[in-house]
Amino acid sequence: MVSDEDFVRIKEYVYRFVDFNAEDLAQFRGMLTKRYVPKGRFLLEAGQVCSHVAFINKGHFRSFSMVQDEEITYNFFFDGNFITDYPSLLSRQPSTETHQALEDAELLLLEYSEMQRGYNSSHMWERFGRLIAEFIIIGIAQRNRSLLFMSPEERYLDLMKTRPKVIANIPQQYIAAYLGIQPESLSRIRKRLAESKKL
Amino acid sequence: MVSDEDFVRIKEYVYRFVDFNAEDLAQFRGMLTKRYVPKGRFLLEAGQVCSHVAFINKGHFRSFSMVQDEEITYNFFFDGNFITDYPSLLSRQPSTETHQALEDAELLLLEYSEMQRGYNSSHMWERFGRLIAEFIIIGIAQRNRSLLFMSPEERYLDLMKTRPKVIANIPQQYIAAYLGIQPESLSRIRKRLAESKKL
DNA sequence: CGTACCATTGATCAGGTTCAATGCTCGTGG
DNA sequence: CCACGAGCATTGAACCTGATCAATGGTACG
Repeated sequence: MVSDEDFVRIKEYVYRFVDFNAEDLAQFRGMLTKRYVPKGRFLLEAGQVCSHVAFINKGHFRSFSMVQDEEITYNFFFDGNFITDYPSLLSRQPSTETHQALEDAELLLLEYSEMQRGYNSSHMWERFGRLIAEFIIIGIAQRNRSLLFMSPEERYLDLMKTRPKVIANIPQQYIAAYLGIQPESLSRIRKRLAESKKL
Repeated sequence: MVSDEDFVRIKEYVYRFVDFNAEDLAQFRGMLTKRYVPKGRFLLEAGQVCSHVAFINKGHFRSFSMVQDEEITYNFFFDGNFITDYPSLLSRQPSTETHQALEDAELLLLEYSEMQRGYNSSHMWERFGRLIAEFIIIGIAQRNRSLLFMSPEERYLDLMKTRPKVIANIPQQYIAAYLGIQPESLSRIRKRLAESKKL
C-alpha cells in the first residue's frame, strides 16, 4: 500500500475525472506500487510490451524511438501526469518506444492486468478508463494538427506558449526532435526569433 | 427506428468491441437516426460544436480545416466506419473542421446527449465508449508517428499500403494535403516512383 | 586542467514551395 | 453530337527552408 504522501497527487488527478466511492478508491490505491527510476535509466524499453500505466510523482521523462539508427524523441512527460505507451498497452504489441528518466524519478505503477480487473469490477472504473482515453485523444489530435498545419518555427512558438516546462527543462536536441527538425535548425530558429525580438 | 438493413453493419461494428445484451442493443438502435448528405454538402461545419457521432453506411467523407484562408484536408472517412470530431464532441468546443461528403452518403446519427444517457444507463455502454476511444488513440498515434518520422514520399508509400481505398477514391489534391504537402509535390513524388519502378 | 557533450555557426545540398503555363477529362449547353 | 469551359493533374523554372557535414565555442564534471 502506497503512503498517504505518495497517494495525494494521483488521487487529486483521478478526482478530476471521476467520483470514485471509498471502495473504488481503496481498490485503486491497493493496485499501485511505487517505483524509482534513476536519471538516464529506462522505465520502458522498445521491444517490450508495455504492461503498465505510471503516474509520475517526481522527475520527468522523454520517450524516443529508434528510426534508421537514430534516436528520435517523441514526447515529454512531467510530474503530476501519467506516462505509458497507449498503443502497446492496448494492442499488447511490443512497444516501439523507450521511456527514459531525465532526472531521478518516483512513480506509481498500475499494471495492465489490475486495470482490467478494475474495469470488470465497477462501472465507475470503466468510466475512468473512458474519460482518460478521451482526454488523451484530445491531446494527441492537437499534436497531429500542429505537425500538419504549422511550420517548425510556429511549432516552437506554440510549444513555448503551451508547454513552457518543456523549454525550461529539456535539452535542445530533444526539443528539436520533438518538433520534427534537426538541432541545428532549432538553433537557427531561436537565433531568428531573438533577432526579430530585438528590432 | 432504423431498418434492419440499415442496422446490420453498425451492429456488426459494435460487436467487434463489446457484447451488448438484447436490451442494450435495442436501446442503441433506438437512439440512431438516419441521415442523407448529398455529394459536396457538409455533415459538420467548422464553428459548430460537434454533437454527434455518425456511422457511414454509404459514401465517403473528407474533413478539412481552414488554415490561413486555405482548405487543408485533414482526414478521410469511408463506409463502415464512424465519423466525428472527437475533440469538439468531448470538449464541447466549436469544431475547427468541416466534414464534407465526397459522394452521396447515408449515415446513422447518434447524438451526444443520447450517448451520455447510454453511458449512465449501463456498464457495457461505458465499456463500448472506452474501447472506441482507445481504438481511436491507436489510429491517431500512428498518424502522428508518420508525420514525425517519415518523409512525404515514405508517407505516400505507407498510405498506399495501409489505406489503398484513399488512393483509389480520393482526388490527389486532397491526398497531398493529407500528407502535408502541395499537389505539385505529390505529382512529382508519383513521377519519381513510377520511374524508379520502370528500371 | 582536460575532456566530453551540447549548442552554435558556416557552407553546401536537396527537396518541397511557389508561380505560371500546359494538358487532360468530364459534364453541360448549343 | 460536338464544342466549350471548368477543374484537376502535370510540368517547368526560380526560390527558400531545412538537412547535412564540418568546424568552433561553451560549460559542466571528473
